[in-house]
Amino acid sequence: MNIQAHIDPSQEPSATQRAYLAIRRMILVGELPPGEKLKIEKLRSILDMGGSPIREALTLLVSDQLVERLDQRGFRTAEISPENFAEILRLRCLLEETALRESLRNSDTVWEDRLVLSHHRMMREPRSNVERFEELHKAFHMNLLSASKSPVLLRFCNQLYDLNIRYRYLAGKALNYSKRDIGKEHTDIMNAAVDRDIETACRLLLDHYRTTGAFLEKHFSAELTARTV
Amino acid sequence: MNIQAHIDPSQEPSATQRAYLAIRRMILVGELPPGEKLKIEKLRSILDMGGSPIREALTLLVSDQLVERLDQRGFRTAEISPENFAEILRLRCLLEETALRESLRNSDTVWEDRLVLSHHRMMREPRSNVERFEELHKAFHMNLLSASKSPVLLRFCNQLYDLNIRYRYLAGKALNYSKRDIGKEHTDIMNAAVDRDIETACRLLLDHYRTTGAFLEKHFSAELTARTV
DNA sequence: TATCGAAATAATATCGATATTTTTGACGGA
DNA sequence: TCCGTCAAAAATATCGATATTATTTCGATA
Repeated sequence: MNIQAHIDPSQEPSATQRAYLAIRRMILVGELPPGEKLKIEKLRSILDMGGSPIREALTLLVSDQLVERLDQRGFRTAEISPENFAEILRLRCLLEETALRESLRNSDTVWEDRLVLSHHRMMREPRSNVERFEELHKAFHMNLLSASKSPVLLRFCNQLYDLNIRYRYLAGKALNYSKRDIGKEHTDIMNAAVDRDIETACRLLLDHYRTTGAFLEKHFSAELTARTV
Repeated sequence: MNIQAHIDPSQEPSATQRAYLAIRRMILVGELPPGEKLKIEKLRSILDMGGSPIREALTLLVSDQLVERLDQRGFRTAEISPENFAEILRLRCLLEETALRESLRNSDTVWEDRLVLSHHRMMREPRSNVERFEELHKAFHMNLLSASKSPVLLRFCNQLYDLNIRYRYLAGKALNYSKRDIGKEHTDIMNAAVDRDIETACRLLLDHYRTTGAFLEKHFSAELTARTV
């Protein structure tokens, strides 16, 4: 989410902004599958606007690594691969741990309030409302890091989070997380964070990511072998 | 450098490509100072093209964090600050070390040849040709990492490198690096890399960055206090 | 039947014009 | 003098049309 958030929410967002959010959503949830050619004309008719804001939105998405730009040959959604997924997981662990440590060192009560609140909201949201839940889930995780005073780092974490969420959507409901209690995992992470127990918080967070990652990886490789047959 | 490189170099680059490279260069070398408003009309007349490729190039530069986009209020070059500089240095150390370790683990003779060659070219280039030297200097450092199989990580390193180079240009010739022998530092790093001595290579690389960082930081804070008076 | 190349088609990239929005600056009231 | 307001000016954002470039189709040739 590179785009500057609106200060004044009453104001109508620009066409570019609308296009950016709409296309981004479509890619994340898988409505636009990986590797798909993104034709300006088609997007124009879907989003009902001129070509300029579409192109600009796509260019913004290039920075999020959700879209690839081929000079003179238009745009396509980023490809996926097990290697890419594994790299994202690795990088997330590296960067989020760094950010979490820094965040906890700088943490104050404002941060704590924000964290507790976002946790509460996430827990209350029914998992059935997938997109809404994912939004709150992301907010919770980003709030963990939010007391870090490293904007560039946070931007990377944010970006990696979105890249990862895409894989989660693509795996779809096939994933039922068997015996895990995701709610408890989150609560434990939050408690460790609120206690400012840096080591425990980091350990729990990374476990959380790695366990989910292992699930997804398994699912993903099954998918791929099924597909290539 | 997000933009897809041309496969066929005989081909004329698109206007967007030209604009991207031109504006990027102007920002990096400081011709467009930090915080400067980037007026489409002005850039249009400088680069002699329509508004669309300019806007698209600026949007691409947003992803490089060299340009900020303010919805409905145009573009401006990214601000600089001591905090930003320090963060870039920290992140570079973290990410480049990770990338270097991976690169050395995966290294082969192709990588080694590329590295040696880029080192040679850099050493031969007179420091007086600043822009050309910086290009070769970047190539050398990126080649150190280039055997890493983590494209996202490499992209981050590349981006951070450019953000850092900008500070070097801004500090300008004021910097004469006193008693350091930069050439030797590079050669030592290369030798450790060629020896696949991961620990030494990492240590030397980070020292190299941190020493330069300390120089710049000193220069930079002097600049700022002078300016704010 | 496979391959090459040229024409036809489709898509992208770019321009110039226009609609919106933000910024500026002058004016008058407190 | 200090604000707030409103119109004028400037700049951005967007559109529709066109030029450019890539892709496909289709036949001719080997």
